Amino acid sequence: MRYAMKAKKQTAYHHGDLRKSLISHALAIVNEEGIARLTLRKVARQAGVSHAAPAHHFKDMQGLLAAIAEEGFEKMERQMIAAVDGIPGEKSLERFKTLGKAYIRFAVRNPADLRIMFHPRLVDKQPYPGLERAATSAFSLLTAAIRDCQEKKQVRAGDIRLLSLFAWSTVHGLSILALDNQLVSTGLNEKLDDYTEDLIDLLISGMV
Amino acid sequence: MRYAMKAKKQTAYHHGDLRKSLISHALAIVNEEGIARLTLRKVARQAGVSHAAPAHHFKDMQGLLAAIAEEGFEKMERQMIAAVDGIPGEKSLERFKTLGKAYIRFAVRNPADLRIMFHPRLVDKQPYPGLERAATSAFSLLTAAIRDCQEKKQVRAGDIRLLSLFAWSTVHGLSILALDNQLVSTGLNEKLDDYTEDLIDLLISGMV
DNA sequence: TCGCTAAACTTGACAATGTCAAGATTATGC
DNA sequence: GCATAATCTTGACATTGTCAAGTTTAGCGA
Repeated sequence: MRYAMKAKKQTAYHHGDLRKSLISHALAIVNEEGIARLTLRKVARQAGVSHAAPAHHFKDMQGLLAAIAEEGFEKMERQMIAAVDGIPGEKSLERFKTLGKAYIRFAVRNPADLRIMFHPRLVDKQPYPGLERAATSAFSLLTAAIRDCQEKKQVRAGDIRLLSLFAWSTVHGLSILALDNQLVSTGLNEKLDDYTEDLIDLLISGMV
Repeated sequence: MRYAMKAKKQTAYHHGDLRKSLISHALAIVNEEGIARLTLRKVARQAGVSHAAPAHHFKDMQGLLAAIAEEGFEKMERQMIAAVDGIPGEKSLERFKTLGKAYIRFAVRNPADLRIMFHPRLVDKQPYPGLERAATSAFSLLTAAIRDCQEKKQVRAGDIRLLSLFAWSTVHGLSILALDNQLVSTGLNEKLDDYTEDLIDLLISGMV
């Protein structure tokens, strides 16, 4: 039985692009059932392969998470870069603001990715150099933007790490809270976009 | 064999205060091995009871987490209240600042508690009214402090929910990042206290 | 085209886990 | 003191992550 739906040809044995398939099924499970119900065997089942198949692509459960997280950080970085694409270089503050909004937008629109990117089991990224690089690279966007604002005197001088920490904490905190539906009770979830905008303005007015 | 180390008397069968013992062993496990390695059976083993004993006090794994989280929020609230205890009521801004610092201090000093308080499996607090109340109560401290600052014109007017969200996000974000050791690479962990202080100042300068 | 090696996947097994049901033991109120 | 409920144990079951060993296929050089 042969068919060519996927990139490569499939057979009973060779899935075609199992790696990609496993990742997307894992994300779907996290989206639909929550990360607590994410299971290696369930991912394999949904991808239509045996329970031990994932081990060949990602060794571990942790390996699967690391791979998904790495792609998550890359996706996030791409979207942040795309968001500031059309903004001229001299509008540093505008660029920074847009980066922050893009971060939050990515978090809210890709909850499964964010859950995995900040999964407790991936706190130590040392065993996964690719993941470490991807995470550092994405976050350095914020830092670079702030430094740029500083150089153009659009943001107060001072320890760049402190300012980065401040921006990062605020943006990440809102993301996490929104994801956890910790905002549902306050009725903020519907107006999240407006609040994001206003929040970043507050953030900036603290940094100016 | 009888001994009276705990509050109530112990026998081979009746532990004395198993509930409290299970909670503290669970926290110890999370502190030492991480939340991923927290297991109902392991908690039972360390408390010296059978694997099914916890079920009688907390039905579920989720029930255990909910109980720990509830006590965590209560502890946090108590510490926040204690922190502002000596500060006169007219120093609203000082009180707010102290609350924020107390939040972060609690998070950093009680990582296991915070991990459980914001565990993915406890996002939906509806099945645990006590937990829901404890969480709401703790967070309303921040909101009330901000409202107080507003009334005394020490913080800009505007939607109280936006300002609360801002403060909450910042404080919570820093806590999470510190917990995840996401700060290790930036070398900020040692100077966390100083940075906390400066961060809250930034936060306030955004709200004034 | 053949054949061989490595990659991709399966099968089977094991210990560990969460949870349930049923039973044993002890505390407590009447 | 005695019944009853609370507390804890024992045993069992399905499910999970992870190995080890085997089977199928792809790719590549001759």
